[in-house]
Amino acid sequence: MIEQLLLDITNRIVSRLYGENIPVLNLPVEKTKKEINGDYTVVIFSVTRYSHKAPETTAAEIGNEMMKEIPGLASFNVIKGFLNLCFSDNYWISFMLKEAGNDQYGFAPQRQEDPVLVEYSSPNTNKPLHLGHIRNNLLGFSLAEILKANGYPVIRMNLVNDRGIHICKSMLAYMKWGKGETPESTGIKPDHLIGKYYVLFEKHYREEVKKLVEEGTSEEEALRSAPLIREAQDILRKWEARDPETRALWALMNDWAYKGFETTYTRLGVAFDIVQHESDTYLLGKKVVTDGLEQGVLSQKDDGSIWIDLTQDGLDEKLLLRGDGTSVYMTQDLGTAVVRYDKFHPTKMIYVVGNEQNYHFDVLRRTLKKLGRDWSERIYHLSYGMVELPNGKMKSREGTVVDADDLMDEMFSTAEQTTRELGKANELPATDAQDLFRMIGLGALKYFILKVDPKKNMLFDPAESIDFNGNTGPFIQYTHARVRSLLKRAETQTGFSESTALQELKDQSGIPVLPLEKEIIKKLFIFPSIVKEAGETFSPALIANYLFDLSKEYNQFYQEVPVLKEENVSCRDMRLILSVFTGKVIKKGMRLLGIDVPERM
RNA sequence: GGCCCGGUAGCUCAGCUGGAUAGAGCAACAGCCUUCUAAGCUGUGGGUCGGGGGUUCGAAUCCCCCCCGGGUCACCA
Repeated sequence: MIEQLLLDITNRIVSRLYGENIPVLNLPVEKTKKEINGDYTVVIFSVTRYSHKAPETTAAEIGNEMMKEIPGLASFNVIKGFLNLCFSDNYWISFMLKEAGNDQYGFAPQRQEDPVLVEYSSPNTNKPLHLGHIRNNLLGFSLAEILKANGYPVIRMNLVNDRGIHICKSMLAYMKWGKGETPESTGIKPDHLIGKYYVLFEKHYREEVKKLVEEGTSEEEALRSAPLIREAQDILRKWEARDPETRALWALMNDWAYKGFETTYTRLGVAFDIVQHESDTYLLGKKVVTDGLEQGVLSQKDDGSIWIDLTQDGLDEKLLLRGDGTSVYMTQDLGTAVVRYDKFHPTKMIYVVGNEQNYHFDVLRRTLKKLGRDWSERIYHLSYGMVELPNGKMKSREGTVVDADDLMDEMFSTAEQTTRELGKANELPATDAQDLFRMIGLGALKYFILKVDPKKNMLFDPAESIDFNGNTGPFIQYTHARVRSLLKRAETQTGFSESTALQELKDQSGIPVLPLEKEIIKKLFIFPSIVKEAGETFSPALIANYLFDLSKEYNQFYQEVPVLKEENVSCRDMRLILSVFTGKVIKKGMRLLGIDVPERM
């Protein structure tokens, strides 16, 4: 972008001034600090090595040459080795007039190439979604939006973990204590009903273990031999043997889970293009492993189990297939990766999974590579930290979780309460008001989570509910509502229209620009590079923090600079176009986070 | 113990491909609504950037050692 352009020009000038054989320098080109006069700064300290002159002299010499070459450059100043460049007001205004009407601004054109796969959510069906899942879903959904904005074709995948010992635990508890109750008979949300039995299982199981330990059994042995866990394992065996009764209950309870998840996903506003079930994919991968054995990459032990040796890579030996030929976690992940690759030839396979699985994905990548799949480096594990509660981590077994549905309910009602206290819902029809509360509540929740760098653990304190002031989603939503309200007023009061104003302003020159306005235009100017960087680093947080900066800048302007009361028509229209542009970028940027913005609030 | 990730204001977080006096928000305090939405704006206070070495004209940022927190090292997923 412009930084690169300035760097290229600087390099040209340096070799012209100080010698043709100077290597291409990678000088820092950055936005000028706020307190200092200028738009961009080139740091030329390292040029002194070639110029053999003081930093000030060198910078001034380069600056003089730049003035001749760069049309929009109005002036420059030098502080030590910092060459500060000031572009003309006209430079910034013409940029704004060019892009304000461009609905694709900031987004890259669609690439004609193979897709990027983004897998996220991937819930277990034995319990409802909690706050940790929310972080996962929001990250995955937002990442997919950001990649699309960068022009990539994206396929969003959800691999539901619908089989295994965990669901058998819920099934067993239901058989023992369920008395045939159903979501319909109890009025409980279906996935929550399943969760109730999971917790019930864990409760009785813990009691059994405790009793066994008191009777002198070792803890390890007790955990393994308690009657309930044995029974659950028995159910798993029956499931594997396709016992009709077991399968029927399994199907029934899983359907409950899907129904419940569907509701939660819809409320949260996330979606998928492909939903896979582990019961369909868990047998994949055996062939990949046995083929690897034939190739001599893997080794087999006496009991028939197959392993990969990663000690050369600084890791351990890892089991890939059990002696009895059954799959482990790694087997099926190898399988699904290979199947996905063969089917889609993705340019990237992104897995949104918590950081407790860093090791697993490290092994997965290295194993695939050793098996000759050179596309293994296309796998990227978007590893995110856990959401911690003030008194430690969330544990579904112990009931110390923040349930996803409960949290959303709470956010909605807090949004409603706050809005009513401010007296802002009074003129709205009831249904619109409900939509608004949802929009604000979700906006607060999503922004709260997405503004934090994914790889960091984050703290959530349920006692202090999520804020609506300051660096928050509602603050940005509010800014958008302000813009929209201002523009509506402009239309009715002055007959303002975006397209005619743009036309008329283009024919003028010398419209004055306040520093405050220039700051906003400069912020708008970097939106495309923020979108690009967010796509390259898989980081919604970059978008979130950018939108906050932009909104803050705009609010400052809004508070201090009159728009509709401005008598100079060109000046007024310029400010309105600035508002139009800001509103559009906020809306588009928030969409990348999966957050909607209201017309009023 | 090995490996991975964190440690920046009382709290939650930016900044980390080296650059100018380290930034926001919350909380605290003091102001601003007869004027485009006060979920806003302005100002004040608050920091040995975990500690110690090193590289450099210049280090929160890069390298080494140490301390603290989390994760992981299952024939669970």
